[in-house]
Amino acid sequence: MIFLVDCNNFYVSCERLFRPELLLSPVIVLSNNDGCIISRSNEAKQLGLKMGEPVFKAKEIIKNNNVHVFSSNFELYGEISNRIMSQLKIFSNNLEVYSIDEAFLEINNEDYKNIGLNIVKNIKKTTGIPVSVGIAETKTLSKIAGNIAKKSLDNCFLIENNWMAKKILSCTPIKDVWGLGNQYTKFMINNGISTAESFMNMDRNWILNKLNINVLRTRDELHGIKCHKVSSCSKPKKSIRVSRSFRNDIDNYQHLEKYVSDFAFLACKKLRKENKRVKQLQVFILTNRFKQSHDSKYFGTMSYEFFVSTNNYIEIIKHSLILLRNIFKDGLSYKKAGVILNQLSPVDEYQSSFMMNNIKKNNDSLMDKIDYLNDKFGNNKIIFSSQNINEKSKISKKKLSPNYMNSWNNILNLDI
DNA sequence: TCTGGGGTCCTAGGACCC
DNA sequence: TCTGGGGTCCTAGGACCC
Repeated sequence: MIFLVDCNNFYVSCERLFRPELLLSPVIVLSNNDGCIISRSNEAKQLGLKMGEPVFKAKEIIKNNNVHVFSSNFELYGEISNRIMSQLKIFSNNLEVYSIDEAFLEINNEDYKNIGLNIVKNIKKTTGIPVSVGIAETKTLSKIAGNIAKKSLDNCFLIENNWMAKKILSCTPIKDVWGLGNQYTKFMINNGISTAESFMNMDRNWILNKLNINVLRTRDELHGIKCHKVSSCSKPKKSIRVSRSFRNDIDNYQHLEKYVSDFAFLACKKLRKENKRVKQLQVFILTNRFKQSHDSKYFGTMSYEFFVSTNNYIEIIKHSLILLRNIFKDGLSYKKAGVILNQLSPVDEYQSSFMMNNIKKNNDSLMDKIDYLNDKFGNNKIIFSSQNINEKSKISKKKLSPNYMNSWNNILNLDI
C-alpha cells in the first residue's frame, strides 16, 4: 500500500513551533514581497482567506480578525522538512520525498491503519509538526485518502478496497482529483463529468484522443492500477531556475542588469552545489501582467548554448547579460526577471574542446576559491562587480521570523 | 499602491534526413 | 503537366504539481 504523509498547513505549523501562543489563533504565511497568502491555519481558512490570494485584497479580514502574519522563511521550513523526512525513514525503506511537506511511503505490513496512526503520533512527538496520512493502493487514491484524513479526528484514513474506493469517488468532485488542474476540470465539466467516479468510467481511448497519456494514467490509478511508482532514489534535476518579482517595477536597464547578474550568480551556485554543468542558458524578463494597457505587455526570453558545458560563474553571468541586452525593450517597466539553466550534466561528463583546455583549468580553481570563501565567511562575501546582492534589496519581507534552527545568532534563548 | 518561486512532463509542429 | 512516404530530433507552449 502507498502512504501519503502530508504536513498540515506546513509553513504555519513551522512558525507556530516557536510561537506556541498562536496555536489557536488565525495565522497566515506570505509569499516573497509579502505578496500572496501561501499557507493558512485552519482558523484562517474559516475566515475565508484563500490560497494564493493577494494580501491587499484580504486586508480587511486580516485586520478585523487579528490574523497573525508571517513573511516566508524558507530556510527554516527546509530544515524542519529535513528532520521530518529523516524521521519517516524509520517506517519504510521506500520513501519518496515529493515536496517540502509531502512524502510517499510504500509499506507492506497489513496493519495499515495502525502504522498510519503511529506515523502521525511519531512525527508530532519528534518534530512538533502535525501531519495527515492517506493510505490506498495508488498514489492518486492515497491523495484522496489524505484529503479525508485531514478532516478526520485521528488524521489518518485508509481506503481498504475497490468497493470502498468506488463509494468515496462517487462523492469526490472532479476538481479534487490529483493530476486534474483548472483546465482539465473545466474540460471535464463541459463534457458532463463532475465526479471522480464518472471520470473513472470514461472510455480510455476517448481520453487518449482528446487529452493525453497523463490524464489516462490518472484515470487508471483511480481503478487501483499503479501507474506512478514510489521511487526512493532522488532523480537528478533537469533544470535550475532563479527568478524574482520586484516590489516596484524597473524600467532602468542598468538596474535590471544588476538583478540578472544576481540571479545568474545564484543559479550557478546551485548548479555547483549539485555538481553539475549547464549546456543551455535561458534568461527572461516580463512586464506586470496585472497592468491594464495592452501594448505594455511583454514577455521576452532568449537562450544561449555554450560551446562546452560550463559551471563557471564568469561565463554564466556574462552570457546572461548578453541575453538580457537582446531581449530588453526600452520604454517598458519590468516586474520580474529570471535565469534558467537547462540541459544539465554531471560535472565530469562533458564534451570538451581542444582549443580551450588551459584557460579552463585556471578558471576552475578560481571558481572553487570563490565557493570556498563564501562558504567559510558567510554568503556573498565574494561577488562580481556587476551584481547587486549586497545593496538594498527590492524584495521585501517585513514580518520575517528569526532563523531559529539555522543561525547561531537566532537560536531560541529561554530564561528558565 | 500592493498579485510568489521552482519544478516536471507531454504534444504539436517545424526542420531535417533518406 | 505532373511533385511520396517514412522517419528523427528539437523547441515552444501548455498543462500539471507543491
